[in-house]
This record gives sequence, C-alpha cells and structure tokens, in this order.
Amino acid sequence: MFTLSEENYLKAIYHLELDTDGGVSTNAIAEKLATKASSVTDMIKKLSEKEVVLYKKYKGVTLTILGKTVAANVVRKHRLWEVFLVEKLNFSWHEVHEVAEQLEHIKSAKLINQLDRFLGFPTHDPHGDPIPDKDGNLKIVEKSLLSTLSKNESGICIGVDDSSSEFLQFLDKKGITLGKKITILDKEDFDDSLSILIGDKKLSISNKIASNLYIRAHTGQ
Amino acid sequence: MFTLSEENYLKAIYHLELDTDGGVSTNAIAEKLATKASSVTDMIKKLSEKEVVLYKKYKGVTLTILGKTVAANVVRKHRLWEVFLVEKLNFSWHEVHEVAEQLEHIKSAKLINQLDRFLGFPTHDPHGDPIPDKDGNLKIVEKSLLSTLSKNESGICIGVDDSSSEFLQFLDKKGITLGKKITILDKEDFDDSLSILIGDKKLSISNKIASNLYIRAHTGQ
DNA sequence: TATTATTTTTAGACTTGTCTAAAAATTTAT
DNA sequence: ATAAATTTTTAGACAAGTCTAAAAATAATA
Repeated sequence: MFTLSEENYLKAIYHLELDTDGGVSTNAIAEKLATKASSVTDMIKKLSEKEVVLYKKYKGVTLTILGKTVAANVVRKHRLWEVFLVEKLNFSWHEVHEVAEQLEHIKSAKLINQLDRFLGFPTHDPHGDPIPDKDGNLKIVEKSLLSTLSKNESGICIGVDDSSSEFLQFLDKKGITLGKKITILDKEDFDDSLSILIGDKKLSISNKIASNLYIRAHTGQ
Repeated sequence: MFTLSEENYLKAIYHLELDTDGGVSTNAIAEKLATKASSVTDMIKKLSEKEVVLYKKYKGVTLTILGKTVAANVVRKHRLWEVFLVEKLNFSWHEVHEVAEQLEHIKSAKLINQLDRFLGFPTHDPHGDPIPDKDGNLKIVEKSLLSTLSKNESGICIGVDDSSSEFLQFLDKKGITLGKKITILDKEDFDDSLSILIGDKKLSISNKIASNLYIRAHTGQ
C-alpha cells in the first residue's frame, strides 16, 4: 500500500514521463510537486525500495510496470471523480481539480468500480484527458493543437493543454466547450491570431489560446 | 483548519459526549481510537490550544461550541457519503463505514453542499442515524429499543445500536430493514426472546437482537 | 485514613516527510 | 580539457503523531 505522498510522487513521475524521453530528473519532480530536490531524492530512494521506480544516482528515475500501474490508477480515480463533480454535482470544469486531488487518494476498489459504472464508463474527463482503464491503459486519440490547423480546416474540440482555472474560465466566457466543432476561417500572419467559427459564432482568438486547445481531425461533413 | 488526526479525535469526543455526563476521559478516547492514553494527552493539549476542547488535567475534556461544530461537520460528511454509497453506488449498509471514514475528511464546502442536494437533503444515514445540518444541529427522533416494547405494541424500525458488519448482514438475511413496521406478537419470559411480525413475515428473535434495534413508536393504524 | 489500584501525565524515543546548507557529481562553456 | 555553472546527493535538523516506561495524581478499599 502507498501513502498519500508516495502516490503524489508516482503521479508526478507518470505525467513527466509522458513528455520526457529517458529518466525524469530530480529537479523536474521537485518543481512539479513544489518541493525541494533533496526531499525528492529521499522519496525516490523509498520508492526504489518498494520497486515502483528504477533509480540510479544522478541519472533520474523511470517507473517500473508496477509503478506505472499504481500511478495510472491514481490518475484514473482523479479523472473519474472530475467527471462525477461536473456531471452530477454541477461543478464547473475549472473547479474540479483541487477537490479531485483529495478524492483520488481514497482507497476502495469497489468505490471506484461502482463510480465508473454509475457514470456510464466515461472515457474522458471534463478537460478532455483520457481516463485509464482498470489495467492502466489509455485510449490514445489522435489530436492536434488548434494552432497547427490551416485555413478552412476544421475539427472537434477535445481537450486543453493548459488546464489552469483562468484559462478554463476564459473558454467558458467565449463559449468554447468540449465536443464543439471549430473551423478556421482565417489566419493572420502578422500575429498568428485566428478567426474561427465555433457553432454558429465567429470568434477571433490569439495564438496563445490556439496553442492550448486540442482538436480531433474532423473528416467530411 | 484541522488535520485528519485532529478531526478523528474531535469526532470520537463528540460521540463519547453523547453518552457520558461530564467530561470525556482520556482512556475512553484512547479505546475508541485504538491508541494509547499518552497519545491522547498529547493531542488533547493541541486541541485545547486550538480552542476546540476544554481541558483540565486529570479531569477529562469537553468540546467547545467551535469543537462541536467541527465534529458535527465531520459526522455530517460521513453520513452523507454513506447515503451516497448505498443509494447511488449500490453498497450494502455494512460496507459503507470504512470508505466513509476516508471520505469524511475531504475538504470542500461546495462538494458537501452539492452532494447533499444531489441526494435530496437526506435526514438519516443508512443505519438510521441522523445527519447533522450545516450548523451541526440534528433532529432528535423519539426512539426506543425494540426490547422495551410490550406485547401487541408496534413501531417502525429506524436504526441500529450496534452497526457492526456482522449484525447488519444478519439483519439483511432476516429481511429486517429500516422503515419496516414491526409488531410484537409475543414475549418469552424464559429467555426474553420475541416473536415479531415484520411485513407479513413472522420471526423469532433473541433479546440480544431486540436490544440493538431502534423503533419509532407507531401510533394508530 | 492509610494503602492499594487505577488513571493520567510526563519524559524521552521513533517514523514520516520535509527543510537548509554543504559536499559531490555531472554538464556546460571557455 | 580544464574551469565554471548546474544538478543531485548527503548530513543534520525539525514538526506531527505515535509509542514505551516511569512518575504523579486520583479513586477505591480495607
């Protein structure tokens, strides 16, 4: 069994591994968890003892199969609870993270299985991130940043890169939500801003926004 | 803000105060929390600093208004989660306690308010115990043990005294659930066992069982 | 009321997870 | 390739919460 703190380290390493090749550095973990490198070293030794990470001094860490399974399970719980909060308790998508950070550590296999069923076996959380299945596998969806699409191309909004509260509230205000079809009407060379059609509304958005929105290619129609 | 451990102490004292007059003893708390008296003394000093208990050496503790409010809020969360688990996730009433012990420590006012609404503002948990309102007040229902009723009297089953897993499973097996009407058909002087009518079934139950079932008097009908 | 017995508190130690400051290893740059 | 900068690790300390063993206070009993 793993402590709350151990689970948080495993989750951090899990996320960092997704966009790093090779081992995850001590400093990267420290930054992600808002802690000190020395604390990370201490914890890594413990996790290494428990055989959930592979560790060689000065060379960073990688998760073992076991470690990845444990981490994915925490992520699974986090995202299922986010769905619950939004779908059943009327939370906005920018309000769920902090609470899900707590709920993800509740230990009960039955709880999470029944919650999954209760929610209708969702595959994605309210931010569009995939929910790992019981074995820790997740369905990869081909996705691209809105900013990489060309004029007249379109796609379905399926997620965000930056899921900060501010950004999500901004999207709410603009009426940009998951599942909506977005079409690029025009691209401005000057500042890389975009003119887009979302639903039946025409919007102008900056490149910064477009670089934080994930789109699934929309063939035909 | 209170730590998980502090909340557990406050809850234990809250429950113990309900069936004790005067202060709650160090040993009683230690037994309830399966810890040592010396640990209790340490924690009590901390809680006293935080002004949630009144403490005089060797004289036991009592909750302050603030302490009672905090404790009642933990109990409120515990019982609301139990309702959730039974009503929405198909848990049996004997399975909920352990999970609710964890969920009761999740910190989010919005979460618990929305959960309350989602569940239809329930007043009692699956074992028949009252759920404190936001201010920590609970509706007292006049209740008596089944064993105190006389022949031909009847009432509605509203709760259990012993909520151990074994007892609850026993009740399930016998078909005894909350809300059912129970009538005393006969009392056996020899061993104080009872012959009762529940629903349309006739049952014989021991005095031990009857001393663990709470009944609300059922006037008329 | 003096003497046991019980309860409670104190003193000191241990674990977990964290920190700061300094040393060691690695990487970068001249 | 050696010096400088950065990263990582070690060493030692601290707070929270717990424990054991012993001392102090209270309660029970003769």
